[in-house]
Amino acid sequence: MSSIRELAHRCGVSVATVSRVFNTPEVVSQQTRQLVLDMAAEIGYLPNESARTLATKKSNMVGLVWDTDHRRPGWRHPFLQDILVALKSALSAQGLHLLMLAPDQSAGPAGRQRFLRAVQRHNVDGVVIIDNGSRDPAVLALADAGVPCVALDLRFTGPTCTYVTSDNRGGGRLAAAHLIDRGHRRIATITGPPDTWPAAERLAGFRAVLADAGRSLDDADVVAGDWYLDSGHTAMRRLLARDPRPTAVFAAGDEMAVGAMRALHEAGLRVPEDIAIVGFDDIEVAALIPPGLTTVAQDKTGIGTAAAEAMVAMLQGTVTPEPTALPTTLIVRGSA
Amino acid sequence: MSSIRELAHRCGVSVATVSRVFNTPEVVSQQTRQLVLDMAAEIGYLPNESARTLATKKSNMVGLVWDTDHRRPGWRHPFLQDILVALKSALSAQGLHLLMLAPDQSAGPAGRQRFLRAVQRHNVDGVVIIDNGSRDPAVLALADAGVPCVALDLRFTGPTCTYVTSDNRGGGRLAAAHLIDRGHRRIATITGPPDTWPAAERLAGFRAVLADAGRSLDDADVVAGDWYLDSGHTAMRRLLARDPRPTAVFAAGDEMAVGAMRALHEAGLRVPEDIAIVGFDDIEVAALIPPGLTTVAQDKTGIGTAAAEAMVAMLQGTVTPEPTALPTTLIVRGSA
DNA sequence: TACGGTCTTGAAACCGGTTACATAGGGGCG
DNA sequence: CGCCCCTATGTAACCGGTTTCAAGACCGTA
Repeated sequence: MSSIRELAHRCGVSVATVSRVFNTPEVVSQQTRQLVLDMAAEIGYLPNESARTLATKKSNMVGLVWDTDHRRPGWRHPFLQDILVALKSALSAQGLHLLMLAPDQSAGPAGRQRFLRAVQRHNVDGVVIIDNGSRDPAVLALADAGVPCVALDLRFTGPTCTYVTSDNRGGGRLAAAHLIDRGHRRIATITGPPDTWPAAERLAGFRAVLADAGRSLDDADVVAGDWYLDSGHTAMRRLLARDPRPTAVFAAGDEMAVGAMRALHEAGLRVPEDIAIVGFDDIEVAALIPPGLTTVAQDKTGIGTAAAEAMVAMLQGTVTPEPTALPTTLIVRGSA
Repeated sequence: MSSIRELAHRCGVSVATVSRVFNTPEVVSQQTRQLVLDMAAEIGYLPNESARTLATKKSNMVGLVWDTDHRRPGWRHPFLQDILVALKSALSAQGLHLLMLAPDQSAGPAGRQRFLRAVQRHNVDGVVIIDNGSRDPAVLALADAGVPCVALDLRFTGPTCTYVTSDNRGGGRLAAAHLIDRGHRRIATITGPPDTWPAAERLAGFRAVLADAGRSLDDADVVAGDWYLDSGHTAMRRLLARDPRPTAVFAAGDEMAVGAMRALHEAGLRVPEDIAIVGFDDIEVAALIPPGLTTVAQDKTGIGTAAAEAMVAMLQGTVTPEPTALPTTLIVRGSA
């Protein structure tokens, strides 16, 4: 691996000049610049990132924190992969790389310690937090330390923190409007955990539209799940016990919607003839499961891209961008 | 951020001694060691990873290469997330971190250049390649350069390369055996692209069992898809045109199986009564789609863990571990 | 008492960059 | 002509570690 000194020597210039060629090319003469660049290409010189990080304290790496919820070992972000692709792509366009930094939940507090240290030791420029559940103390510590943070699907603000989410409230509205359009009058909902922000927002939007239409939502028609399939199943059974039975259900997450559909199937009811279902997220399964789940889609790529942009903005300027809420869209399939 | 010199000064020892406390503790006296450790904890000293990398040329980071198939922009590894979790967890238990290094396919050759440089510049210790499709030239260059590589689901060997896969052939056997057990006589199959290794293996195993049972597989009963849903749909329609119609189909990938089921549904046929289906992979949807897809499950966590182990072995010793094939298991659900 | 060996420790070079500061050369202007 | 400023480059300190080599302390032994 050729070093900057070797390159400098071969070109008959000083190392400082070589360094300048790569960092502040405008201050070096056209002639010298070309000479250095040609020679660099010839011997395959590449600046060593560790040395550069050491000298500048900037690593061009952003940490990716995810899966910090140890209460749920099997926790899966519903569209991690889509976000990852978009995030990675947008960041690498800026010369930034992604270092995965999940605090090892199996290792408990020790794992969290390691995680925090990893962030500091590697001079990570910032972190992206992808998690819609708990707030990890280690992550909060990062924010306190002034590390630029961009959270996804998680309300997270501070002097150096911002977040990107979908317009959950608007999404809730879309769902309600669609069901009303379809002529449903007895509409129930399966929400997410009441203490989570997306769940609260989706419910609020949903409720608002119903209210506008002159229909209030009976408390017994709102049952909370935990985003996972089984909870949707349970919730739906509870709703089926209502009398009169709802003719439509808005499930605030697709997995719960699928669970609900399963409960309906078991009860011998048909979707959408007997009960209509609208989900939220637009996960892969939504398109695959018959009769197709009508759902409020989140802009997964947009979320990843917006997160990258926010991160870049924080890294370049000193401003902390305002939180972004990306529009959601209703995807009409067969279930409503 | 406190440096090693500060810590050394506070302890009244030399920086060399401090360094030894963290790297070769056995050579420093019990007393000094304790003093340094206590003081380090007190002032929150953490060795700087960049400086260490610079000095030792080991970064404790392994690169993760994935999504290198630009022929398919939407390429999704069927269980990236599961593998990622296992891989990350096993690696971080060894103090290794994961740096995402997808060659940016949208950037074409330039992106690939950047990628290669990233690997070198960051002194990545090794690379995990997760991709069951094409072989990226940039990745091959890495292998040539002697970078330790572990490939997943991809036959990839060399002096510093090994790979981890499922026992695809055995899985094909399981599928065939199950269908024969169920009394099926007219069995067809939807394979993956014939030029891919997993597809060939699965088919080989499948064929072998049929042959053992005295049944040969008519060429017209073997139709190839491209792993994706639509191709399963198309393939199934082709198979339905056969006379007599097969009573069972082994789809070498779950997505294709789902596509096949959809085609059956459209044709007014029922699963498993009219036609039985067995898939391969056990992706999330398999459990969700009615009546439940009977499938050959890959050990996703095992794959991630095995990959991590192989990587660690290469990093520590000088040996390149033999390729590993993880056992598959048949998950019986409702489709067969 | 002198000597060799073992155990600890320190001094200093080195890894490969960046950057503050100094300097040399050239041009414009009074 | 002398002065000043500007541009292009070099010198050397520095980032925060690791590691080689040498040396001091202490021990047992001849």
